[in-house]
Amino acid sequence: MSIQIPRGTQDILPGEVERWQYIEEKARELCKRFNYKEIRTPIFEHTELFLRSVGDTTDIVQKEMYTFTDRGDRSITLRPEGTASTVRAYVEHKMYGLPDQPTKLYYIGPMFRYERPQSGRYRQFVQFGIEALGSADPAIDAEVISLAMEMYKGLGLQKLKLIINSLGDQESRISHRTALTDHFAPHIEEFCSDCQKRLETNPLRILDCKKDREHPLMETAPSILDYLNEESAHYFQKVQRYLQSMGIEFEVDSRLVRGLDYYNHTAFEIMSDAEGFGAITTLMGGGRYNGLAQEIGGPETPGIGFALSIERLLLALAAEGIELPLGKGIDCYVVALGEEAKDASVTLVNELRKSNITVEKDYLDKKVKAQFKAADRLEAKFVVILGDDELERKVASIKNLQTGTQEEVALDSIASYLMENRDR
RNA sequence: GCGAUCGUGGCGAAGUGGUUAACGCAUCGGAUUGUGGUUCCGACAUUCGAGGGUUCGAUUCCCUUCGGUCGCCCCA
Repeated sequence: MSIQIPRGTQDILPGEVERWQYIEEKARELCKRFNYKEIRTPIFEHTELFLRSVGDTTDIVQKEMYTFTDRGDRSITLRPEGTASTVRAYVEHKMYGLPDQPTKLYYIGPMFRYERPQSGRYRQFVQFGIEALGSADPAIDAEVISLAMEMYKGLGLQKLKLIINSLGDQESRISHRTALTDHFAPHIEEFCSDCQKRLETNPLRILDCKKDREHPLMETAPSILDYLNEESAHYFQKVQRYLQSMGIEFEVDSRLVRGLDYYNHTAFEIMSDAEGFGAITTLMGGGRYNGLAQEIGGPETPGIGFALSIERLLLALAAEGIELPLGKGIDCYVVALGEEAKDASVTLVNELRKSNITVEKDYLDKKVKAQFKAADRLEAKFVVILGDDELERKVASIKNLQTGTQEEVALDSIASYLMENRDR
């Protein structure tokens, strides 16, 4: 039995990889327009980073991390998300001291979570995310959200739902938490075992429970929105107003609780509404994390960001039946007939490539017919035919595969002929 | 971690307790000694995910295992 790919990972082969390249390119263009700069951080970090940032009561930390001990006896974890590393780098390199603030960063790269794979969920998956550090202006919350929306809309997606919520600041969260505990505690034995634990660890997450969704106490549970102090409420108002002014539609859902501990104030999520999507419809998640930098040992720094998965983006595109405009086909295929022509084709192909023409030739000693078939399959615009009698006259026949017309061109002007005609 | 379902050539897929494992696509060769996308002919699985068991005999029955897919929990 040959060795197989590890569970939950995938090889992205030619034919599929073009879609990834296209999306990554779009993401980079978008970030350039919004003035976010790329940051590349390691794929593994000290485990401690995620314990401190993501939160040790979260599912990510409790059951999904790829953690191992290296030869130096250090506990290392393959990054399950990108924010922690980005903020770590921001603090470590004292980027808060850089002249241009806020610091606006983006990343594209693999993340790792040990889970059972299913549609839209992998053990290694690719996230594109942005982080804006150093500003507590609600306008930048709106900017981050708008960039996310623009990413999807720019690719042609339409069936999107943006959900936002506010988790409030420390003070608001504490009073809400107390209210939640008081609300659920008397009847907590009616809830699932997870929720019973959550009452102690993080009562907010009870609201997110899928099992106990129908419990009457869920309906009457205190909403965070009623516990926001004046400052938090005002902040959330401003975010909403900015979004409205940008023409971005959204829905406020006070039950939106993000899965990571570091969030506060604005939390948001984009889901796909498309028919036939799998069970997982969350395309992107993000939020504000004002205490995170400090948690990691840096100065108190406000921050906000999002992360989206390319895998799910591709699923959404498929669900909406969107074809990406990928450039296919090569400019030219050189068909050689006979030994001398074959030798000549080697140098010709080389010259054409130097002229920036995409060109292929046969390396399997195929018959002429098979060479033409190959040219056809590669969607070549032209076939350059080199035969012995052409060679003697220092010409080649060039056939346009779309029109089927053919003409003779002097050997030394093939490149210019192709360049002139390839875009028609 | 739990559950459902599947696993036959490069891909899609039929099939049976028993001497040659359909078919379609793709590929390669030929019809057409230097011209593609159409057509016709031909070639292409000592083998049915792996290991073990039952049996005179298993791809087909049983067990184990690995893997895919989908779902639960949770998330991107």
